[in-house]
Amino acid sequence: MKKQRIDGQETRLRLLDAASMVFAKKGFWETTNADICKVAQVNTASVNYHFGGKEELYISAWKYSFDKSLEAHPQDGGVPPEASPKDRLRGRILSFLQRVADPKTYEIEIMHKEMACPTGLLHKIVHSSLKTLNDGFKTIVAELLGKDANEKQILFCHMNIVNMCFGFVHYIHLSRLPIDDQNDMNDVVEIDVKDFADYVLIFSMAGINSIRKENRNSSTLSENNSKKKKRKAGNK
Amino acid sequence: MKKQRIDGQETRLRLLDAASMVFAKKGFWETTNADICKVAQVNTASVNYHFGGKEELYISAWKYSFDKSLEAHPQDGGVPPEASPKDRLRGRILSFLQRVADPKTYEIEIMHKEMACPTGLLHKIVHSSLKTLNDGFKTIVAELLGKDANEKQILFCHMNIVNMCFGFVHYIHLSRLPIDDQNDMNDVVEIDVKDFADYVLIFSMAGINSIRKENRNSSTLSENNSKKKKRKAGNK
Amino acid sequence: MKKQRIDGQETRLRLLDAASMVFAKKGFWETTNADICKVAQVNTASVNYHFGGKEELYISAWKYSFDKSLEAHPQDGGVPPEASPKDRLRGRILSFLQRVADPKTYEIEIMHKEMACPTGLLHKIVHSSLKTLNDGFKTIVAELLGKDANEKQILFCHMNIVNMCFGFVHYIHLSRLPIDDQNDMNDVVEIDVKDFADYVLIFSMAGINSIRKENRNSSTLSENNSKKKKRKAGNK
Amino acid sequence: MKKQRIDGQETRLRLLDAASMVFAKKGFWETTNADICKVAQVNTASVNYHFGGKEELYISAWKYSFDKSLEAHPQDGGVPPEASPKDRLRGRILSFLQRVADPKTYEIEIMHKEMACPTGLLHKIVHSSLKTLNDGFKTIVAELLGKDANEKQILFCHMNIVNMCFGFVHYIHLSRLPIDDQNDMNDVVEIDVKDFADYVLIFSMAGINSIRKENRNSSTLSENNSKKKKRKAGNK
DNA sequence: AATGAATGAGCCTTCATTCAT
DNA sequence: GATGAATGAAGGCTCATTCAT
Repeated sequence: MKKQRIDGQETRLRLLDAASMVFAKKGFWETTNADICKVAQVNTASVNYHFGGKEELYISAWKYSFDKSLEAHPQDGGVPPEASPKDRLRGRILSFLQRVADPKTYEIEIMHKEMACPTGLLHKIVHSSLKTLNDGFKTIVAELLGKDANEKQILFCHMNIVNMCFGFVHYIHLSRLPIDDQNDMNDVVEIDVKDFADYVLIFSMAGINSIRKENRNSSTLSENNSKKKKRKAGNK
Repeated sequence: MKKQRIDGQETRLRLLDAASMVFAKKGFWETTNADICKVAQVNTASVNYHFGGKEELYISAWKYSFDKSLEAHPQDGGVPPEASPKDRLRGRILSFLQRVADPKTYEIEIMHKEMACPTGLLHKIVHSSLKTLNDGFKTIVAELLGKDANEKQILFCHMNIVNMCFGFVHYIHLSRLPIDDQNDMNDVVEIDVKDFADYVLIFSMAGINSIRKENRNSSTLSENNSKKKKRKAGNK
Repeated sequence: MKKQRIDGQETRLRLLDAASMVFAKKGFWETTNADICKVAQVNTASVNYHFGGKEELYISAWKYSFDKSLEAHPQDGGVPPEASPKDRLRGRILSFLQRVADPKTYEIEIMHKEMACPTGLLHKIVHSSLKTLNDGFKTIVAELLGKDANEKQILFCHMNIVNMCFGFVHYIHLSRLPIDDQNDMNDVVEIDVKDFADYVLIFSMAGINSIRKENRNSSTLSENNSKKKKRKAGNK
Repeated sequence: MKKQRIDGQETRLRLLDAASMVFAKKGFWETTNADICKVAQVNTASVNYHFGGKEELYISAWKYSFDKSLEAHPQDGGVPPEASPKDRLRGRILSFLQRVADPKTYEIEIMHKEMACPTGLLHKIVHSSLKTLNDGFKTIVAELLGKDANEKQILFCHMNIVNMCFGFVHYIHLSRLPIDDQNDMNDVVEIDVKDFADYVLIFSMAGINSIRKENRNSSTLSENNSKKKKRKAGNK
């Protein structure tokens, strides 16, 4: 019962688990195959045997982590499409933060490192993943901003939201570091995911509403302007 | 001919310039001394001659970039301390984004990579730099939130603001990449710093105000509650 | 074809053999890993793979040579402890010289170089090895000198003996050099180990006896002196 | 008065002094030009400027030390050629040991290192120096051994003497080492040159006499044998 | 399928030497 | 005459990869 995959997938899976963890912790460049194989308790040659090389393992590890992550945390946070935009936004924010905080998935952490220090190997894959993420937010944001919103507003709004979420990665990363490396970091505060999500949501809604209101005013204004113009015209 | 051996700082500076650029573009691990020296058009051994090693060059390059950056973009954005909190916040946000966007300084980009893929070499230095940054925002945020705000609120608010700013690094990084690497990234939008700063400011102020209002309500509520209690007590 | 990857000790042994020879011939500093690996007909990286580095290989090679040497030439020269001191001395001298002359062990030659140009890597190991050597001689020398001998006499006597032996190393070294280097050394005489040992023994015994006789005389003298003094005292 | 050689020989001499010391302490290979120039407090380029390279400096430093040494300690120890062989032997032994012990000359120490770890640079020079040394001893030894001695006896006798002397180098070297390196060497005994010389002389004379006596006996014996034979023959 | 042994490319670094002043 | 700056050659080491079992 314990050993489910004696069929030669055992090693492969051990490698994927180890790789995603180590890559997430150290990044592609500082990680050596030996590091991974030590954790996976397999032979160094296994990397090449099963994946063909370090680069391929890296890609596979990310995909593996990505699938695992999506399975555990659906992007919409379990909120149905017919729910209110605000609820759906909350769902997505929470989902993202939970993916980051889940100590068993490394998708976001790897992606974050990849964005900062690109290897080029995950460019396409990360790009499409980010696009999915962004589009999810974009739709909701557009809905919340209303029909008066222009492209730039939608872009900046969802960027802000996504960026607030991404910042969370650093904290998680720090809090996961071995204690030795935190010497001078004793002010690392333990942050609760839901608390953080609340604040991101507040900022998001407040920001969006602020822009929406502004849009309304200026559009009303322009309507008024039109009326005035019309009157003026009529007065002629 | 080439200008060589003039005052011994020529090469040193060329190395610092090249190093900060290459380190910012590739990160510490993917960068080789040869890469830097090629850009600086100096001999590989120069790194050791002038700095003692790759690691020391890395540290020096960051400091160099940091100094250059601060000189060009004061952290308060040139806004005097007696200005309104909102103006000071705008100043800081703009200052930070400009430091990121300035194609001649690499301070933030290196720091960002260092946070994502730590070498351990800049831990202390980056930590203190981040602390300065955070404290600057924190003070203003606390002021804006008013005296009813608790620590958690201040923390999350300034985190959100800083995170919104940091997200900008990715966009700058992408837009600076050589064209070859942007193959599939044709949807990278050219972003104007001031525009982006406006939106970060709107979100920040809206979020802060939202929390502030909530605080006020709940405190009024509790006052009312006290009054009611007193009445009840009086009715006894 | 070549026998490779049989049991993983093949390469290791080839390295040890080559290393002890080359180190003995050139010393630590002039020897490069490439030199050794060329002789051993293995890849340069093998040094690090099997030993972790040049220094460790150096240490291992000495130990290897030391063990081999002791196995072939027991320090007491096969002379039993109950034999006469002179025979035991002869045994030790011969054993040492044979260890030096044996073209298959490099223990002494490496040690000699290490004493002249210390790397610091063999300090402890050589020191203890020398101590064993010295102590072996010391005991016999003390026995031969008799109970009247003082510490200084024992020290200098066994130093002289050891030094006479060590001088043999140079001759062996010269005679082992490639012919090219011996251009002007055509007067290097082929020396027979046993002949040399005989002379060292003669000098050793003669020197020791000379000192012993002196000791006896002076002690007799002092006895006489005491007697004379007593007489003088009695005459008072 | 202080600066006697302001004429561009100042630096040259400083280099020679520093070089002979450092080369004696570390040997050719572990010594870097920088080491020497640091001690000499001159620029690194000076080595090449004044001597043309490290190797030439090495040779010059040895010659410099050699001359200085001979000047201070004449090889015959100041004993006139008409003195008794034993006195002349004592003179030579003492002279050699004093050359070794003199903290201002490095001739022997460099030569000793060169013999152990040859660079090839001093081969000729050292060889002729050794030959002079050996020949000096050889003549005296031959005289002491008497006319019955054969070549082999002379060779081994003077080798033994020279070897006893050379062993002294190690002790001097150890006692000159910085204290840090002597951690486990606390049993390094301070040795008095004259004491040591005495013992070398005792061993030398005793050994030589022992051989001489043996020669005499065997020659007498052969004479007797002849006589006996003659008698026997006469008795017939 | 999996592994221990072995390899080669490439990197950082050292150091003697050269260059321009 | 002397020096600080700069260089190129070479060494030790790391590490992804390959080989033979």
